[in-house]
Amino acid sequence: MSETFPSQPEAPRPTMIDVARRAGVGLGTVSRVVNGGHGVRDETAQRVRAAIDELGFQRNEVARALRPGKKSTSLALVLGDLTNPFYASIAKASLEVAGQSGFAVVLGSVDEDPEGEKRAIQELVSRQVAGLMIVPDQGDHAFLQGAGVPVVFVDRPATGIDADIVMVDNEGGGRLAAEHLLQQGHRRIAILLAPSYYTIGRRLRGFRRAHRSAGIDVDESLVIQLPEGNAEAAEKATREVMLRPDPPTAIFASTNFLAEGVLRALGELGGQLGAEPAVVGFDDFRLADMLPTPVTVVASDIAELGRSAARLLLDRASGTDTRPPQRIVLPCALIERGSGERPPSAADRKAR
Amino acid sequence: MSETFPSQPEAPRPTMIDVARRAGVGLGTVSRVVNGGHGVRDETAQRVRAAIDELGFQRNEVARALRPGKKSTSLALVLGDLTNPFYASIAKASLEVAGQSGFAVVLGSVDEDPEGEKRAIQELVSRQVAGLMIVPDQGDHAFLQGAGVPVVFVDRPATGIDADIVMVDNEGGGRLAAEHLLQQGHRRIAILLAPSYYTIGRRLRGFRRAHRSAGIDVDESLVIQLPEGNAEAAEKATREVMLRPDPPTAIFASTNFLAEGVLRALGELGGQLGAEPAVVGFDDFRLADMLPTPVTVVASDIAELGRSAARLLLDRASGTDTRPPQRIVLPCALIERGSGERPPSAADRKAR
DNA sequence: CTCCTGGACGGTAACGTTTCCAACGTTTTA
DNA sequence: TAAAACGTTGGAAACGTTACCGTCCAGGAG
Repeated sequence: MSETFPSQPEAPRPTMIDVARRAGVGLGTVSRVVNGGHGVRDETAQRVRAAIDELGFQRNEVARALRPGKKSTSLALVLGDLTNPFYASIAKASLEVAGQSGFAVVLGSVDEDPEGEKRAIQELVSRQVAGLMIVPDQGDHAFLQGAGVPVVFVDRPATGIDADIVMVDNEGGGRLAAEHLLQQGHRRIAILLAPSYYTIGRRLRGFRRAHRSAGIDVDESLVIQLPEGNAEAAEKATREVMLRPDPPTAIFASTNFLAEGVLRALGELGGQLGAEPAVVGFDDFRLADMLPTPVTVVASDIAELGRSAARLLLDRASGTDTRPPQRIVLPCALIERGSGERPPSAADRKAR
Repeated sequence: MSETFPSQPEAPRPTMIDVARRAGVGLGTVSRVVNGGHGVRDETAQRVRAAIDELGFQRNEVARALRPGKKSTSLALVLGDLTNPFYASIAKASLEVAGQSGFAVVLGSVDEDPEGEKRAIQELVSRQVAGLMIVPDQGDHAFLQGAGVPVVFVDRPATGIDADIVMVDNEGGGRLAAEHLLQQGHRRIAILLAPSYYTIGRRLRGFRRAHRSAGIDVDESLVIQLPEGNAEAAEKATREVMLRPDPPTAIFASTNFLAEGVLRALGELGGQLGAEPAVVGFDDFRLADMLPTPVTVVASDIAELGRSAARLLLDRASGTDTRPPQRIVLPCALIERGSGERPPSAADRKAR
């Protein structure tokens, strides 16, 4: 009864020395057993293993990582808002791959300034992680050059350092989206661009290329650079462009959040519009198929992005992979959901 | 030119000893400066700081954590599928709070068996984390009792151990949902239950209480226990229950994924139904307001769940908080979106 | 003038592990 | 038979940090 303390028995965890004493062997022998048991007689190993079980010994990973050359068995992942399904997918997938190799993943959150990212990264490095996976912000990453830690960039390259990069074929995706709309006969296609991320630029380039291939000019007044990358900005911009005298007949939202804003605006405008524009988004999102206007998207295997990055980083960290920096590009595919074939009456539903 | 190696200059990171030598002081002095600089003459501290900057010294957190008593400056977070916005919100929020105190967060993924959870937790403990935040699975967590690490459970309590717990008022939420529907005149309300999680049981209890308070019997054939917690299972169950001779007039989906399945099924059934049932979900989700049937939900501040957990754990880890295990319960609120007032024609849209 | 106090600082032990080297016993080789 | 080779084991050093203990010097009290 009186043993139910506020949970502070504070029993010190047993160490290898305790195990060695208990098993009647030397410290080195215990270490050998713990690490696979090569070069130890079977009978001795048995005794050691028994002692480990009895004491409930668990190797102290911190002490292990202190040894020279040995990095910890942790990878770091630095990315933005986990609430964005895109980042969440990357996190989940890389976590899985790392876990299978016995590696943990330390997360660095960076919603803030690029300065915050640098600080977060350095904190992570000071924890002796075995490698870094970074979804980089705009800032310069040259400070990582001599850090002595392998780095893999995810989704977009970083400036100032030549490292592995795993990304999506943004240009191809942008081209696919535009081609799809052009093929459907659209000639005035608006494109909504989130603030100057690398990826967005590539998507725009693909968009332009498709137009050029089709021999159609891009109306520059429909290339809309948003001040922010959230749904609200896209909603506002959509409303504005659709109320122009010559509105577009289709909209390409270069981001999943942007697509959400576009749809919201279209829903609110509702009957005011002569014809409902077609919408194509970049990156699939949950419920995209259930909206009044099922929205066509350009999608890629985001989980594979995370998996590839983790795999590559693990190989770099273990020294297995010594090739020059790799550039892995995953393909995009069009998921048609018949946007543009919107049922005429869904517009009159209550907004909000 | 020939300096562009495969990025393996392998410059060993400077240590406190290097700093001490450079500044012409002793090792202890450097340590004092790094840790706030008390008991060091100003002029000396200046010299040390200069040396730190010149060498680009960064404290090795691993070595620091090795010292007796000192835990690492990392918290562990063990949860399920990050792709679920619920978990993602918790992760994001706890990350923020931890980061503000200079703590990193190590993630443990547990999509697997309860055995996998135990393994993940022990791996994390072996990394000397300062505390554990766990969204527990069903299994017993008694093995954490003597671990000597503070633990905070999130969203649901665990058996076998008396520890802090931060959760949502599930029963109140269930009651709110049922009361709302009863008030709208519904008398046959189906409830879809994900597999036996603690939270689900409480939500059901609230659901029953509301009925009892209103003097209305719960039709037990409408209390539907699903084999799995995903949208597909809910979709199937919804189809079945709605095609019965006496279908419910309202459905309470006890989970966000379940709500998605319900809506999908209703969309597919479309015109086959005499009247569209009202739908209430638990936990808000993105785009919930934009669906053909804007869905009413019972929501709580999930981010606050994560923030509270992180704050509590940090206080426990630092020894600031020595109270007996706390039980923090956050309220739920109803977000009405007028489900049941569905426009009649939205049903004939293309499914898929 | 001497003693004591106290602040500033240097040195060293310790944390728990891995790795290296030496020592031992056994077997193989010359 | 002696030497060499090998497998097994114990012991000690090292990793980078913090905490403790002493030493030193300046200044105040007696």
